[in-house]
Amino acid sequence: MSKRFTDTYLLSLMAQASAAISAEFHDWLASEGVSVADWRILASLYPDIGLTIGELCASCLTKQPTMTRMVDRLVAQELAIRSADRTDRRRVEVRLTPYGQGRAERLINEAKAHEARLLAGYKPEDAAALKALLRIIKDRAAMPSVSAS
Amino acid sequence: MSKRFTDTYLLSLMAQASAAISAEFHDWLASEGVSVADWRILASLYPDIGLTIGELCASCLTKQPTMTRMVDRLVAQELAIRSADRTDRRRVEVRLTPYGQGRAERLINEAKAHEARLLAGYKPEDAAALKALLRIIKDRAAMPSVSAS
DNA sequence: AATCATATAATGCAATTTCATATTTATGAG
DNA sequence: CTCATAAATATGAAATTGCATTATATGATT
Repeated sequence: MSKRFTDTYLLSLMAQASAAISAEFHDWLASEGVSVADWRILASLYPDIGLTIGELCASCLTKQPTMTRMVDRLVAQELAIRSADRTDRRRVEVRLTPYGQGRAERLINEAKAHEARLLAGYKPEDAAALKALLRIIKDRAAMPSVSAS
Repeated sequence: MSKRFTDTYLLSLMAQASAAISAEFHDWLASEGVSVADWRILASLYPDIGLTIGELCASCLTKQPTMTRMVDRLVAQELAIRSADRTDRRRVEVRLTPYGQGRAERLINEAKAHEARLLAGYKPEDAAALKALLRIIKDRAAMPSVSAS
């Protein structure tokens, strides 16, 4: 029985697993009129974190010109503000406005509730182990040792 | 020490881990002039699998109108062909041309070599366990039990 | 200090993606 | 058999994305 390549290829499996586990919440976001892109920025800046365009790119998985424009849109909606970094004026620091914080908080609460439902029925240490594994992959972009039960 | 939300949120960690582990290969694809979107279709159809537009959407993680147009482009490049399904003429079956197969084969060989490098140093059973875990997440869109070492 | 190399973000523009909807074919109820 | 509904794909129009480049700031070297 020959499996298809994409059913055994690590990168495909990661991307598909990520999409599958996110689909439900992303649908909920859409029903609220919030794009995944905007959600990622709001979540990255909550509660009151200042990040540069470059840092937001890494956190939200988009290219720099895209991020500049996404921030433009958030600023236009008064959800975020830009301010110049004093020590390095090439950098732009992005922060949430109070209005943006409120918006982000609602979404984050829903995200936490959704995650709790996803993880319900699994032992806390199993969930923690999976997160630790994902953090290792994300930080090293390489493979750790695992065992699944 | 309070971690940021996106450093502990399962969906963020999955997406970031997926992006991180794929980055190197995606860069290589770009250097070859191949988009990730095209790569996913070619890999899904290789070696000679006929898939409908809808099946390709699921496999390649894009919306249906996008897939219709991506297939348009592959067909224009003579990498793939469309043919109507005889039993259900609403459906369109997409297949690689021989030329497309050759192109796909080269990319898949590189993908396999890259995956082997990623997994080098890890026990085969660990890699298999991770893949099994990802398959479960992707198929159930829910969480299995895990332990990491 | 002047110059060159590098880092960071913004912008013009072309390509891609997607939403909303249309089109075509299939299926089921009466 | 006909009509209503659903399913699969295509298409028009608008929004988003990203490449290539530019603008500006910093740092290093002489």
